[in-house]
Amino acid sequence: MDRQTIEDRMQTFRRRCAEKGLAYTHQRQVIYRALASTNTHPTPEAIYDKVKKQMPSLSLGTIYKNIRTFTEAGLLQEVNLLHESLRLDANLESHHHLVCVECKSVTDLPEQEIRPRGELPAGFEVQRYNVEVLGLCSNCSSKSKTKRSNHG
Amino acid sequence: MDRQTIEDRMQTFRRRCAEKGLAYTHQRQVIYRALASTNTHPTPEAIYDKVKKQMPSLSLGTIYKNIRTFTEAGLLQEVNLLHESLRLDANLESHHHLVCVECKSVTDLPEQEIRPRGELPAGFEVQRYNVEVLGLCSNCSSKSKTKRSNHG
DNA sequence: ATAAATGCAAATCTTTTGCCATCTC
DNA sequence: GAGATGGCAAAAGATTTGCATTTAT
Repeated sequence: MDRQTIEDRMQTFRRRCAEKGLAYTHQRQVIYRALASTNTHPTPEAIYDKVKKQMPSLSLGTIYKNIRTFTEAGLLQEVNLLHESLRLDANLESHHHLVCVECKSVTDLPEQEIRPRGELPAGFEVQRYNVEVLGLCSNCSSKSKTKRSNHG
Repeated sequence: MDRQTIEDRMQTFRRRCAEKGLAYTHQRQVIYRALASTNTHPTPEAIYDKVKKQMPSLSLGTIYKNIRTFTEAGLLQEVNLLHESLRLDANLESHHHLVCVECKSVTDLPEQEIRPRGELPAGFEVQRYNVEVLGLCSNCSSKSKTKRSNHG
């Protein structure tokens, strides 16, 4: 995945749009490119800010409409970071997230065989796992150790 | 946990409020009781609907304020079910969720040693794991099998 | 008595919708 | 050219905030 260039990803995107009967519009290209070229899991608003520079006429409504379209078509994934607004991810490979509860940074965790041992209820058909590992990144961790020693 | 009665949980809640310096108000009791007596992970709105029957003067704003207070004090957990609004959980034991992508039902998964093998970035201090197992419950699974055979 | 919590309503933020103009195929 | 898509603005929904009043400790 990391070895793929953006252009490779755009090609894939184009092909998958065709497969799904979705028009390959200029707006969609710009939106998708913005998503595919970052791993920061931007909000719709953040995508908007980024994309508006290249295409000032593009509207936030269009972002939302396409996020929904892409997600439903399986071209995009939503990531949920407890309590925040919609965050998006063009990386469809199975992977998880390391979330710093302090600075809200999100780091991808390549899939590492995370699965429940033990029994799932009979008949449940697993599609995917969504895992967030919450905690403090090394940066915030050192800061909060200082704080904690004040509290006792 | 399941063997605890609601009254046990209210006792615990009361004690923990005291520990945190939170007043044990009538409203808080009613809100917490509503949460502690279900495992359906209600939205703030759903809690409001339930609670208003017992205390019609209670406002949605108070629900939100207290959800936040409780969550920050560690008396409540937020659950994120991709894309939906805030869902809450009075069950603080480490556990995960089985989410049906079709009917949106949520089932608690008692903790089953779910943890990433492999390496986490150095210095990351893990606080907890948030795991959602997404898929089809047995009920929806059988329905969608029929559907899928139409598609090919 | 004092500080915290509530109710209410307004404000803010996020997301969806409707409709006409425009673009892709 | 037909149907899908985009822009814009309004609507709907979710959450937060401010402030005067009430309550818990």
